[in-house]
Amino acid sequence: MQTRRYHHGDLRAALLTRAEQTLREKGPGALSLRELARDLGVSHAAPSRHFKDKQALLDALALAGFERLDEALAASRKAAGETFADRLGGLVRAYVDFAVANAELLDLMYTVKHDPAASEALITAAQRLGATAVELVAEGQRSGEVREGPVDDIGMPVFTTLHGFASFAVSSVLSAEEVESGLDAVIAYMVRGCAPS
Amino acid sequence: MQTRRYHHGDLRAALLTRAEQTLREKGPGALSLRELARDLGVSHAAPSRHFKDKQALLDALALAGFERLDEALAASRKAAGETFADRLGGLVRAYVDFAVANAELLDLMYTVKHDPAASEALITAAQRLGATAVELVAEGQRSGEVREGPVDDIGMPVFTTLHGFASFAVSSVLSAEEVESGLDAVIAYMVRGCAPS
DNA sequence: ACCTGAACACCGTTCAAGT
DNA sequence: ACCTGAACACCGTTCAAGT
Repeated sequence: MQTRRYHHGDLRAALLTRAEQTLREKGPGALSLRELARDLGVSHAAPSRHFKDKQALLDALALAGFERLDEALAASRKAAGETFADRLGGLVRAYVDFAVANAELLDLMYTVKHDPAASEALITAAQRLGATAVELVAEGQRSGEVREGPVDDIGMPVFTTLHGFASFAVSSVLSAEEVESGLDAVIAYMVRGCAPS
Repeated sequence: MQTRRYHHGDLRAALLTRAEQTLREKGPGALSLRELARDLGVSHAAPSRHFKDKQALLDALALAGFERLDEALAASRKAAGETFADRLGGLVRAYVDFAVANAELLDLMYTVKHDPAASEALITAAQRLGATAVELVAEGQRSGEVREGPVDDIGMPVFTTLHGFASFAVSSVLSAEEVESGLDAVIAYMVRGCAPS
């Protein structure tokens, strides 16, 4: 029989890791602080030392998701080709890949928080993600591949399409096959929406 | 003191109405079957006669939401102008108006259900909504205002943008002012995405 | 600083029994 | 057919107390 250490070491990180695993495997409804504590061999009151309530843990989970998505998009940008269309296509594929691989997490990331103060960091994170799309559009404007005009007037709709497509992929409105076969059509439509007249 | 009737009359409808009210006023976290029953002056076990569990009530709520959104879009179609751009603009405005006026409900409508069988009706409802967008695009193709090609290759991205924009409006990624001021840019981008080359 | 154990006020769900 | 009341097995949160 193993001795149970009094100190866990890094309970906060362990809670987040385990919570994401549960979210992925059993869905958001199965996430309970008490079960998390049980799984980690800690009392049911211990999590409250690290997260003031359940929502705080969910917010931290969502924030980590935004950070990972940010990294995935940044990585795809380096790997992408030369033309605006290629680079935009790479962005869309990276976003959709993340969405499909982390469906429950993406859902959590964009779940409405009615407490406006608590969700400020999450809204900021989402907006930073949008800035990535806007930057790509700005590059396209400089190279003449994207029409002129206020960059937000083009970048915001692009980000909107990106998010909508990923959202449909996650919510099963589009099947896995439809997502795969629809990717090129969506990218072509986005490029046209950006193109100079 | 009023006599409490043994039979409620139409408890099912009363539960749905009250549930939507609670959803709107206090958010999804505050929705409890027991509190609903208390509010309606009925025992806590009574709801189970009408909804097999809590998820079944949420599904019924979401389905009713899809029906009302369908009606709102159909109504906007009749009121819209002659050109494709006008008609598409009317569709976007109607969708966004519904989203803003029913934020919590829209969120519920698109919340991922991990039980694939239970959510079949909801996925079908969402796809029927998409069909409205696709029909509009098909009309545009017949009148020559939309480029040729498989109608889904244009209609699906249009529906995707529509949904993404509404989703951002609901999740506070875009503020109310940004939604209002961004509408025209989104519509212009969508029209360009559809236009003949 | 970090965790435990008990307590409180809730849940959803089920099921015999009532009308 | 529809609802009640009691029971069961869970929750999240708080707080004195322990190490």
